[in-house]
Amino acid sequence: MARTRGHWLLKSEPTAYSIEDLARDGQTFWEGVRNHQARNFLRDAMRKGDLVLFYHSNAKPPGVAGIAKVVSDAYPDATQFDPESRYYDPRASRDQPRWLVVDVAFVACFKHLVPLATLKADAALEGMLVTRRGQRLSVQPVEQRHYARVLELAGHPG
DNA sequence: GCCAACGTTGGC
DNA sequence: GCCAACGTTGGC
Repeated sequence: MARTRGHWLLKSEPTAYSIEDLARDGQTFWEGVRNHQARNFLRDAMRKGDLVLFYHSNAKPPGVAGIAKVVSDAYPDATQFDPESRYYDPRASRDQPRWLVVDVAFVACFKHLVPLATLKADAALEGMLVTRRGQRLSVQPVEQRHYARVLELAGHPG
């Protein structure tokens, strides 16, 4: 049986990189993940073709801004080797990289952002990780039914 | 600006 | 291995 397409939520501060930036670029490296749990999701569970809710964190208001798609498997994050990068990790080496990226492509920008407050208030989204207090993980798995519901709330077709 | 919730670091 | 101190994330 073929693997079911996965669904994810990726957080980005829009002042650093927004859905509009992704729309302009078409595709980007999802660099700078420096949390082991998030890294393990990239490595072990994320697959080419998976769909992504693009979440604007530290925004006013925070919320889901659009949709992206995973277009590569995980591979070493080049910024870990670059002393000039804010993501530099002196413990990483080319032989033994510690951090990974995936390539992510633009799919759609919601007409209106779906605010976190709306997600929290929606009974159908109960249990969705991002609605949980203190949930800081920047790469989160999303249940298919939650993904579909967020698109519904965004008034986004199919 | 405040602070909860973690994750990391480093002394022991 | 324990744990206190510290730093970061990120909502409010």
